[in-house]
Amino acid sequence: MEKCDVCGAQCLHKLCMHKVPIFSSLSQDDLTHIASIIRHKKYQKGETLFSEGNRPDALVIVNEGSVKAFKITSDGREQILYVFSEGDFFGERNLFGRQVSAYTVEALEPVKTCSFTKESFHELLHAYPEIAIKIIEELEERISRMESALQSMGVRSIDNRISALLLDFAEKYGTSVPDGTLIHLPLSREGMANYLGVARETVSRKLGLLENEGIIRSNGNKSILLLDRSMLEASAGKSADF
Amino acid sequence: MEKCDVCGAQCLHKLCMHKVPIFSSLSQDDLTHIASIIRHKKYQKGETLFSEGNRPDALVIVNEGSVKAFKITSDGREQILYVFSEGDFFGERNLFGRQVSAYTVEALEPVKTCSFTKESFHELLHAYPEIAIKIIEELEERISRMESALQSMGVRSIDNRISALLLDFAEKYGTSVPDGTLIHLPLSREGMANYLGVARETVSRKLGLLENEGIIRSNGNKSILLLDRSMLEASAGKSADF
DNA sequence: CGAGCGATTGACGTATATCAAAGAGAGTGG
DNA sequence: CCACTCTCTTTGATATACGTCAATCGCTCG
Repeated sequence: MEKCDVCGAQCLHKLCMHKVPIFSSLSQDDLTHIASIIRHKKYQKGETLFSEGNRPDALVIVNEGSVKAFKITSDGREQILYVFSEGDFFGERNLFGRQVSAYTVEALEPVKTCSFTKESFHELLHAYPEIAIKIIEELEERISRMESALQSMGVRSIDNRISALLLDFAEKYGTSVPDGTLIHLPLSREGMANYLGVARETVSRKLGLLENEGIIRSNGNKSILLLDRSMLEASAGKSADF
Repeated sequence: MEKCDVCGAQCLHKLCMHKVPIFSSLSQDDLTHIASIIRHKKYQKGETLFSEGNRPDALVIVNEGSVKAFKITSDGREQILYVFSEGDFFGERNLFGRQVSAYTVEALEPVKTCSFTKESFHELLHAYPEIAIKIIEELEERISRMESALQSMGVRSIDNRISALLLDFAEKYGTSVPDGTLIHLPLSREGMANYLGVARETVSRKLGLLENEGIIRSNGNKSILLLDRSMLEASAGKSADF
């Protein structure tokens, strides 16, 4: 993590705010004020940030690392709904309504978060009403992604969905290297399976196929090298789902 | 549709507002003012309200009837994302961002709508900022439902999903009768199939099974009598998805 | 009453889940 | 530094649920 060269240690408080679009309309002074009411937390891999059915009263911003949000289905499987990483926020559900959390959130690696309490967030909204619009836009964005995901789930072919997932990961977690794009996978094979709603073994087999076709190269369990993006896009179905 | 007994024909303008929670915090005077900027439209069954990729600039409230919102998947199927009926609204996506519509909306039966133009809605937001919070709550609600739907899609068993869909319909479109709950189906078998992302024939077969088990009684193509709700809930998986 | 469209039923093939066993990494302790 | 173990992944064999194709049925509406 890079150090801010203007404000030193205190700057950590502002970093997370700079990462979320919600606050993009505010001035530096406003941000400084907001920074003072932020709480910080660290979690280790596997730790639970909060559980389905709990009533957490905070908006949480991921500052470093990544987390998964999942529900347990009636047949006992884990259905992953989101992978949140740097700059994403969650828990907003609980800031307005009386609702309890709809999912469990667990750290996929060491994670640092910034959070607002419900109260301080309400103050914030009162002081800066334009934030509400930003939140609506962000929620719209999220709904849009979910609609695409739902559409993808409706598509029968598992191939499409795996390819679409890889493209999605490539965008979020990929770095350009000479041979193509190196994707640092936030999820294990099992995690990907739980995200896609398929069996672990199926993910292995499909990735194996893609590797045989020369589209990807598996690189241990933690990363994948994407060699031929256009082939993958074709395999994901020409229209950009996910 | 029942006539309002206080204000006569003019009242139609307010009816739709009374149906949506967005405006629940406003006074009668405010509502009267708002009513003056509402536009009304009628559509016949099968008519398209707007198409995927269009750039409609209105918030639309369904006042009577129901509509489906769907995308066409890369393999040419129609994936239904929502069924909106009396009191639901859509098109809000386009009011803030520069986004185009993510889906096509089509009338499932004769439909009457109320709509705001983008401009008048912005005025409204400016005049009544509390509406923004209501919208956020409504979006949260919608996200919550989509998360459940995503979870259901992830569940392998089609039985679960069909049962969950019937329960959902029972709640929205059901009326109590001596033998149980009579569900007026908004969608045809094919529509249900496109909603669930399965084949038409599979829906038929599964409904046939449920009928053999005495859980439902099919009543033509337009309605279903739900005889044993608890059995259906069991079949949907005990936790309330959908 | 007849025509037409949607729904049902049946036969069949295939994709994916499941079960089972073997293989590869990553971390631990000798 | 190497062997051991634990966990995650891969691979294989088998079963099954669902999709597809095709034929028949039965409403609904003219």
